[in-house]
Amino acid sequence: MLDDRKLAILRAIVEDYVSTNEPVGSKALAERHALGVSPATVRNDMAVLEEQGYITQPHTSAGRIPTDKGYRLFVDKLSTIKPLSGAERRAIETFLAGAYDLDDVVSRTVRLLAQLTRQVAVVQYPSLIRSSVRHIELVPVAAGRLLLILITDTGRVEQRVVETHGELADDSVAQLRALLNACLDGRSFGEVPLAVADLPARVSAEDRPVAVAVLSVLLETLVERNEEKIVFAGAANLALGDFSKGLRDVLEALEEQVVLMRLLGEAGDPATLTVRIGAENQLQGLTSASVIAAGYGMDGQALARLGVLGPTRMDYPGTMGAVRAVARYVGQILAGS
Amino acid sequence: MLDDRKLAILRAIVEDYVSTNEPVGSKALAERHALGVSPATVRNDMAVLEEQGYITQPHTSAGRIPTDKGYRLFVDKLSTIKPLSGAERRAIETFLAGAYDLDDVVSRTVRLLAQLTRQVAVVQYPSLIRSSVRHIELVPVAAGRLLLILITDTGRVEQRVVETHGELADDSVAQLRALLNACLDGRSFGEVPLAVADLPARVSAEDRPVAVAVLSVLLETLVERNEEKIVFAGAANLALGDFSKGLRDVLEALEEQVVLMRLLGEAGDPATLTVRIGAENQLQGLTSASVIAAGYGMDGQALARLGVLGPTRMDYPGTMGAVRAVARYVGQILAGS
DNA sequence: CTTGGCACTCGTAGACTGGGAGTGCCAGGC
DNA sequence: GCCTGGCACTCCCAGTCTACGAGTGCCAAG
Repeated sequence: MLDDRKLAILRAIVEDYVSTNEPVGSKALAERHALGVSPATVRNDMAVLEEQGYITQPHTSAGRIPTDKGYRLFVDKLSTIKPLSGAERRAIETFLAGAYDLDDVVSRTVRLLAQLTRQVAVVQYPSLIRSSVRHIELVPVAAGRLLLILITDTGRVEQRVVETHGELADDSVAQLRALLNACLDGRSFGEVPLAVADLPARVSAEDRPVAVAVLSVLLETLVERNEEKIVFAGAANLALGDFSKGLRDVLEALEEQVVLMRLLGEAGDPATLTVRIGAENQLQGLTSASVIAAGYGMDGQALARLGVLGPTRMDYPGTMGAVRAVARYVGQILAGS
Repeated sequence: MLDDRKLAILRAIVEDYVSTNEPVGSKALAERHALGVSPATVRNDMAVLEEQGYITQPHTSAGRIPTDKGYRLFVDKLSTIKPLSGAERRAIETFLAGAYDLDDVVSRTVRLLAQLTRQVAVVQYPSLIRSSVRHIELVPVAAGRLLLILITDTGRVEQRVVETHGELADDSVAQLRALLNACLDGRSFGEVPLAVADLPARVSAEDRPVAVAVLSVLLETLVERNEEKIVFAGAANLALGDFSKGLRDVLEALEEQVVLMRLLGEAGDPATLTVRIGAENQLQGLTSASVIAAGYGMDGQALARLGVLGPTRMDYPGTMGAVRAVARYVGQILAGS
């Protein structure tokens, strides 16, 4: 359908347009790239590419720019992910290695990714449901109130207040804590509901209401906090790019957790990159934005996702390289801590 | 120096300019506001106001707009903080009351404030140094590693990893935990360094290195985490306002914790509002932005600050009312939890 | 001190223009 | 059959010009 030269021309159009931000014409194309054919030939090929929907012209008698479909073909067939330079790798490594807790890892990651790609970076906190329990702590904080603290193997700490409706002896708390940890230590969160099913039966009758209250809060947390925490950085980079008009829409999308979740997409194999171009991410107002996302995790299993959002007119090979590299390093850091 | 009529004219100029976003001329002013004098008289007064630096004209033969100095006079002398409507109060109350932990309180607050004022809202997490210890937890997480968890009376939870360089018996950990809590429970963080000074001497010689390591991490946390955590929301509101050009600068400033800290200013009496107008906040690139901030806290003592950032051309009375109200409610919520 | 009148300034919007980049098409050459 | 040079055409863009109108400053009179 499209011979090699037409593909080469499409690639050249994408590359030139990305770097110059101006519609590219047949003459400039034939000159800058050693295509070995005349501008007239290029024009003929361009006409075909346009007819097939890969490129378009903003106005009659202007150069051509890629369509979403054109970028898609470019990403799928015409480009290869560009590995980072050694210096960049080392920078990532040292920057991330300095982090001292999960919050810090995430906030460093998102800033790093934004700086590396000069786009908006988005990072999702490691999912609760796919982590496992490292420790559970119960702390009495006031009459009738316990603080339930969950620590996961990824270092994430969740806290919830439990109303116990009544005073509670210290050793009851200690007993309950011991029981909980015995049941749950090392369990993945997916197994938690089953693992605690018989727990109320194992405490004394008088402590049972408290145990039930604690468990219900615990299970609630697993569900509610599945609306995962997501952070972003680098919004300033939007002001440079092509979002002169749609900027408001983009900023609004960034502040909606739910929208961000959908942008990053479903977790999949951590090794694969997801690229969504323009209208492919089914979101009103983000039709001129692309999202490049990847899962990250430990032991080859994805915990959560991270990625960047930028204009469709974006350096795909370079950005994909950066996202992939950062995702890998974050996985390593998490596994090592 | 400025008689009542001139002040009334300045007030009218500020109000009209804020609502229309267009330089206001003498004729429109005399008509819209019942000043009882002719446009010519208004012109004379405007000439005086301009000479004194309260207003200026963007171009010769355009209307006048307020200068920073003009806004300052308006805020200090010509306006009163506008209380929120009953409906708004109730909305704040119910929205904040649904929060179930500190993170949630802060994130709800910042979104609420952004929506209420239609500006960018900024909220600082309750300061560690001004809180007190509610509980300290030590959890062994791996060979040679302890997780130190700090819970404050404001519900903030801090976590740090301690390298113990060596295996550790469970009862050593328990002993250390008990000692720490005995020393520190209820203490304000300011008192912590003194309170733990003699602690190493009170553990057995073999556990002493671990105790020292834990303490050094604890003290480090107090210092480091004084670079407080700050969040913002409502960046999309910038895209509507006057920041067509300086938007990049503003977005960059918002992503710098340090800059945000400086914008919110020093904590003071929680009851007072700080208003910084244009160049008054000594920051490059934020010369057309104003910041309205207030402390919030419990028991009349400020824990941290919150505020909004918007264009100098802002509805000061309304925004000040919203900031003050939100600050009060947050204080109440924190005190009640 | 206020007011109406008046000349002046200057930014803005609209119309017009020439130049240039780029295209599509066509006829001729390998 | 595909490539190429030539050519007419389209249309954006930047610049110039003009008319207009809002707003001012000043002045002389009330």
